[in-house]
Amino acid sequence: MITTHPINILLVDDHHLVIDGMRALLSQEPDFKVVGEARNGREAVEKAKALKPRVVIMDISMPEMDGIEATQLIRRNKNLKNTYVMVLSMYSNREFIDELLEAGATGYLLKNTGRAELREAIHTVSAGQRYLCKPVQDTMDAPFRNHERQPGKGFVTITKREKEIILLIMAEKNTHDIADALHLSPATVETHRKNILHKLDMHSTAGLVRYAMERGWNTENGNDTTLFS
Amino acid sequence: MITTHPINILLVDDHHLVIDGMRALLSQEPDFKVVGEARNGREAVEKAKALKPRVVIMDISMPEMDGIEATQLIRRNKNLKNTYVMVLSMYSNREFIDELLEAGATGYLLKNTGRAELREAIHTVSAGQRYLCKPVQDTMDAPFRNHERQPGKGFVTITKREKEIILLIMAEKNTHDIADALHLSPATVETHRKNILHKLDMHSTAGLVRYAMERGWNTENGNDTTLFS
DNA sequence: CGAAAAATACCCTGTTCCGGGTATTGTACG
DNA sequence: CGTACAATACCCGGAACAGGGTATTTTTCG
Repeated sequence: MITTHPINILLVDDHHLVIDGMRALLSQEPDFKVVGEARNGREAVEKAKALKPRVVIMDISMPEMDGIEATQLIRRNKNLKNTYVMVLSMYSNREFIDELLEAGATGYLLKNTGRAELREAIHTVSAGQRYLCKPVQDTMDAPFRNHERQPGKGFVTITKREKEIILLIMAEKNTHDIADALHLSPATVETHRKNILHKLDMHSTAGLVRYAMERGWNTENGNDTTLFS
Repeated sequence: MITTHPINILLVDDHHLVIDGMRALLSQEPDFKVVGEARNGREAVEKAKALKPRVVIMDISMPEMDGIEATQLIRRNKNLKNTYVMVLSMYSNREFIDELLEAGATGYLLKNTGRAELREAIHTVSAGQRYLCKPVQDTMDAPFRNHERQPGKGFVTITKREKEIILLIMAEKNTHDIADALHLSPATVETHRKNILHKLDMHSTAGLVRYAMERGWNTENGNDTTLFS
């Protein structure tokens, strides 16, 4: 498959070494050209607008703005009709895949696919055609896991406050300590907890932490908020 | 710094694309030579014994056996006196760093360091000298976070049963359901839970899930056990 | 401006978890 | 063959969480 011009690619990942590695890897292929890189979702959206790459290879877990939101923003932008997003993720959970595809991702690869498949996937996606790697395909084919998705429920938005609280839960704080840290009433924190659980359709703190970790939310990420009072 | 022979490197990571990327990256440097790769801890130890590389670049979160245990086994092996381990991690928690250094790691890099630093780090480590990247160094320098480590406590071993239980907790199961799934009394499960919390010096399920996720433990990893009865 | 969403706060009830214990069995290892 | 540890199981009490409301005040945004 020979295209007259190489496919322009924007790499998005918060790990510098991963970007360098992918760059080195892709530079060995004559029909791909890495035109830019971004280290978080916000940067990804900016670079996409500026560079108009054909394919964005997008990690999910990132600080500032995660790959899901960035994918949405890029795909909803009407100046980027010919920009396609290929997700590069560690996880093949059903909900994750659904979320990303709803956000407009065209391809979904796991990080442990080989370089041959990567090449094929980029070509497919650059033509606007869906490419899912096998394990992801398998997950999609499976009847359905938990309970059917409420139609249109696609987007749960976790607010800033809610995220703060999740971060503190991850740090093993209990409701009382969280209330202290944020200068709130414990009752309020409990309300938030319940709202979060309900939004995400989860039933324990374990689920919350998992949700957050999968998205790379990290206590160390001092991006937002006044965590230490 | 010119060595007569290139430094032999073994790459260990469960993500195929990361290995391919690192391989491509390192192949651009004349003084490094990637002599092998491994996708989990067990394989890493075997390959290390067989290939006797000078440096093992080791990811932490892996199925089968994590990077911590693999690092231990490699460094305790007296036939591998000249093999040094450089950890490549996403996390810079104090406990994590401590654990790895105790296990015998010579270097500790975060995944978002640049290629220049990677080069320098490999050279340093190949000479048997400690190399920690700046954020890691900073963490080490910080007075101390939680509470001092009990001396000699270095190694907490989570047993097979305990790991099963953690995996089920991550799946949002409560004590009762876990007991059912494993055909145990709820009392037993609670005992295990408490033992785990105590071993890891944690105080909530949030901590457990975080611990497990950082090590890449995943419900999908069907490596061990009869999760579905 | 006015509606919608976010953030705040409280009520009540039942379940689950956490932190102390103790104790028995089996298995591994020097 | 005894000690160490894993795995099993139980007791108790208090703390924390989950699920179900309702309600007021800010913010945000069309």
